[in-house]
Amino acid sequence: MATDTNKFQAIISHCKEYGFIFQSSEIYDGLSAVYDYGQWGSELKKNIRDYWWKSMTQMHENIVGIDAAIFMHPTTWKASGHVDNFSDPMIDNKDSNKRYRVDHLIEAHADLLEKEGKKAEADALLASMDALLAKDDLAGLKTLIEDSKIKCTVSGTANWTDVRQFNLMFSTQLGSVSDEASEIYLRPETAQGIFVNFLNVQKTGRMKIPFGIAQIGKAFRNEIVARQFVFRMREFEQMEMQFFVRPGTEDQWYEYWKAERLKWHLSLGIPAERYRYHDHVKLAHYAKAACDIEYEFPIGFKEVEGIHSRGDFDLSQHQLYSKKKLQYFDNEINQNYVPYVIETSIGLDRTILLVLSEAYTEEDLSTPEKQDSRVVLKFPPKLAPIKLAVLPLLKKDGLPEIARQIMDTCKPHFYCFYEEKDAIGKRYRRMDAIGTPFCITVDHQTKEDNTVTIRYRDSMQQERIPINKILEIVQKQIN
RNA sequence: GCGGAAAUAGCUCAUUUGGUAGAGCGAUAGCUUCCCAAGCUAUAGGUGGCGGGUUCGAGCCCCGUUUUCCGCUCCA
Repeated sequence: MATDTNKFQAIISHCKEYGFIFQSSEIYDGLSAVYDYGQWGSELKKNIRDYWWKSMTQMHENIVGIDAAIFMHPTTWKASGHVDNFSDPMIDNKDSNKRYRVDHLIEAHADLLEKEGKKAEADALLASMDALLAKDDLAGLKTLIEDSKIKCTVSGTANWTDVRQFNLMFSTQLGSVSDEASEIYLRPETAQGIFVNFLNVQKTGRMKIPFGIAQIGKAFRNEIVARQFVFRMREFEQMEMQFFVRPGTEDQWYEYWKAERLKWHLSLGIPAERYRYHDHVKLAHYAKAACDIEYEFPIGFKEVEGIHSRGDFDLSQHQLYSKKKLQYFDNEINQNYVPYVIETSIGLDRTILLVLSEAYTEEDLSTPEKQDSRVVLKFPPKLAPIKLAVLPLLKKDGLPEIARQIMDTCKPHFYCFYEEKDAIGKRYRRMDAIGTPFCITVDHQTKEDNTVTIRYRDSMQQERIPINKILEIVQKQIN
């Protein structure tokens, strides 16, 4: 796997130095795996978000968007399987690095004792375990494991970590009185907000299968290991679409969305060889088929987006737990059924890292006379935080006034940036560093014939254009 | 979570065995400048991640902690 650690480090530094991404709460030493988007990072994020949203909703007549709350009824997560799969105390063996569920480990040891004819000892052990589990006494559980001399079956040692409660979901209290009943979770995925609103949207939108519901929003996972910059964060943003189809047609729709989503990535102008599909062999509890779209980051091929065929798992589960019918009457076949679901789920933060990785370029511009280089972010113009910089060549002779007029004309249409400080070359380079695709320079000739030079970021070429063509030229490139 | 490495100015890094911190780039202000990091002048930025300890004295040694990166592990 080709990796380029130096490039990854350089991108992280660049992101901080030029106002894209900062570590959260940095003045307090930061918070692990939590990041803030700065002035240009937030623009970039918004542009990517908007591009996805538009391509999903506006461009598909049968897909609509929603914006569900982060807080959801606690039963949601019982139905989805999130509570049961992630609430058991675990312990790791330090030598084999194997992780065990504490109850499984102790029960296995009790079985062993029983086979050795020590039934009383085994029963006592299980009784102690149940008492400790009931009290959530994790330290007590570890002591129990150590006192019983329970060994790892792989390493054969009793070199254990502390017992820890693994729950990927963050919990908090709803209401000011904290008791068991009011505990709720921050959603670990946005998908459930779509499933619980399936009927609302289908009925009020008069949606006919096949149709989709899209959503963009924050999700929270208390990852054990969260690393690699914004690639894996504890608070992150997902862009998801659940596509509801007639049972029996799910395979063709799965293939359709697999292809369709890759097309979206390629529409950003990113070379196809940077992407690959990774089909899952081992499937999650809900999945019938699943694949990832992986992008070749500087740290290797990594998942950016998942396409999953979820069957009727989610809607059926919610139907079971809520006791509300979540079905669709299909006029074409005259049948009621729980629709099958194809999910496309892309990480917004990962997409930002993808776009940054693709855009980040160090160029050597040296000539025999002079050493020269630049760092340029070659964003697709439609994603660039700033679309146009307006630069008077000199800050005198009335040039700033003309530049200001151009600013006023363009500002309402796209993000513009005005700058008169420093030599023109330096200003160009500064714009390169934050990925501004176009620079307009006002010079003395402008006063005579109302033309300016437009300088292109990637080629560094310039051409002379009339002032009244600026809007048209830039807008053509960013749409 | 295990193991490894690291943390000094916005960035990249110095500070040779412990003696109260510097550079380049960048930034800000001004002068100059007719198209690619130019030049000149001035200015601002660090209780050396944080907390203890050893010492007459710690950026440097020791312990803890936080954060980051790498490998393994995990990843609905």
